[in-house]
Amino acid sequence: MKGVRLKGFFENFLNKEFLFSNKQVLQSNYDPESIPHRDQQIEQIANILGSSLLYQKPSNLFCYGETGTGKTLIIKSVARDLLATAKEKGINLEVLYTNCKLKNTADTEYRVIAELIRAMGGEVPKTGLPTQEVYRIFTHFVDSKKQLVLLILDEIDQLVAKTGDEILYTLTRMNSELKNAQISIIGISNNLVFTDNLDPRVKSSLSEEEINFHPYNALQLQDILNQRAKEAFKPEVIEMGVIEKCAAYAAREHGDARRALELLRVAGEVAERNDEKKLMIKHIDVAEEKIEKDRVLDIISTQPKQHQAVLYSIMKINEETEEIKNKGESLFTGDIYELYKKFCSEIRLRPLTQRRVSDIISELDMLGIINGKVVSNGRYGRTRKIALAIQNTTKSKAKETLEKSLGFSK
DNA sequence: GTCAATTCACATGAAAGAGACCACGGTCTAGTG
DNA sequence: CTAGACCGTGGTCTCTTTCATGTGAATTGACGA
Repeated sequence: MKGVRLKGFFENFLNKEFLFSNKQVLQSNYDPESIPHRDQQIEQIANILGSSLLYQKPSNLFCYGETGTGKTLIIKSVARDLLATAKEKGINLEVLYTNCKLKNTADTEYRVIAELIRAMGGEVPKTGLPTQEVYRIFTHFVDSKKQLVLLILDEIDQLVAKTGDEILYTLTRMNSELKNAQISIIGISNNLVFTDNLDPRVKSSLSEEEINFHPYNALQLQDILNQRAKEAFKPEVIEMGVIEKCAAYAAREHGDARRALELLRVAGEVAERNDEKKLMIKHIDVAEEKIEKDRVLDIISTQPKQHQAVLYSIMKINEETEEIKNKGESLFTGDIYELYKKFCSEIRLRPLTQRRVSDIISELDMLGIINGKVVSNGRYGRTRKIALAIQNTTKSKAKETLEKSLGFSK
């Protein structure tokens, strides 16, 4: 029985007329041939880094701009071209790329350096060595021959927020200790004001050159989407207005091209799954909802137990206040903590202190699951006002996920 | 009525502890020739 | 004699607690008109 059904399913799957010709093109790690509307930045970067072809240390470079404005893509692509040219000319150039946001890989001082060493082909234990020792190994590697090293630190703001700016200080200062080699640092940050709370010495040396990546506007997004869609989809499957709508959506979200491409891809998948012959505007709406839902559910299910318990308390209280239809009533840290403690005893979870729960709440806020705002109620204290930022369609599913993961028997 | 002081209910910071992970060097043990 | 097992020490890292300090406006109460 089952086998027959499955077989039919797969046959169906194969006979289906696919909308995509090459879905990869819409994936975020895809590297396009050309990058529209970024000529100026590319030229600037190429100019700055070009000096490495003369064996001169390029200035440290600092790129900033919102997510999805092409920072990483451009830096990587310029670096690759540079590397190719350097190889032709027989110049020792090493490009090391690290994304400082990757959990458990490069989000601390030790790990970033360890990661860089690995990128150069070294071996470092994940933990156990003193950080100084790792630095020593790193310098040894870098200084082993005459070369220029380009250090690309992506999402550098995340790193500094977590671990402070010592690593940058050490790295920028390292050149004076190197005999053979020279290193240049390329920092990439989403945060525009990130440099403000940096040690002034670090700040000045890190941003010898700065490049701003302004967001794409709707028209530019359309260009990008069109360019990619031409490769990704079969001809004539996209209805009029689809690209425009995708672009408009993303433009609203500070011109995030990654967002726009994802939207287009998911919309395509939705259409395909529905056996549609064409990608229509309505699919975009579905896709947007789906993306949001997946995002939220993904975040929720990967949170630690304690975070889930806190979130569950918030959802519960939110439900109750909504039932009473008392819109003036909002959620405050204290109430949540009380309920949270109650749940903890119910599911045999060791309750954390209010201090910690307060932090967890702000972490959830950062993730965009809830909206928190610190308000002062005068005589009645100062607290965080919290609202759930999950769409109603996702709520029940989210609650279900939480209950399952927390082990509520009901 | 006006003004500064008070007060609440947490927010926010800093430091330090617990416990997991790990490297390294030294010591012990059992197996080998 | 040697490879491997087994410590103890010292390191990183995450999550957490403890202690301390900060904070914005409603409230209070003294003051003067």
